[in-house]
Amino acid sequence: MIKKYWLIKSEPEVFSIQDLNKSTNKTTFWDGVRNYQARNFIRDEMKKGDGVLFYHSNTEPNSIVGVCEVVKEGYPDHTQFDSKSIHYFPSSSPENPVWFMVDIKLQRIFNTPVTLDNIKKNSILKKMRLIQRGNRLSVMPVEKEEWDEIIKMGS
DNA sequence: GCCAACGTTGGC
DNA sequence: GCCAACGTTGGC
Repeated sequence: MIKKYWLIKSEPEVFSIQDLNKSTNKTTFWDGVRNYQARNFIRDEMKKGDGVLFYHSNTEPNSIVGVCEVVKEGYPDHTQFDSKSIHYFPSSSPENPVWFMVDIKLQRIFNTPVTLDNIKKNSILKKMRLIQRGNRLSVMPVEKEEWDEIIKMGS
């Protein structure tokens, strides 16, 4: 099984890497993804042991702030069944769930966050989906070369 | 706070 | 099944 690489976005106001660092076992379930393309990655392709870059969006500066690992593979996101949750999705049911999540565990926080600016300036990274025009995916695949480069920049 | 880009919804 | 309207994302 070849290890795959991913990038997930979070607004630090909502859930930051520091929040993850404070979570039990530095692990959390990644709930609230409500986009079908992202759902398919989560449900079908993210595997235990895969690497995950943690990106802070809508902040200053936007940057990749650390590295996580998938510790539990796709399973139904329980918040879709909760009528009190902002992620409630009434047409879904436990028998036939629409939305999925994985569990991720923090591995390390970068000494040097890799800023969006620096990503855009790096020719190795110019094909990253993160910087493609109009990109709004909150979960996306990352190529191995890109992963290696970002780890280098972040350490 | 603005607004471009894009996904989703719903009327027809 | 088309497409206009609408809501959301996310950089700036």
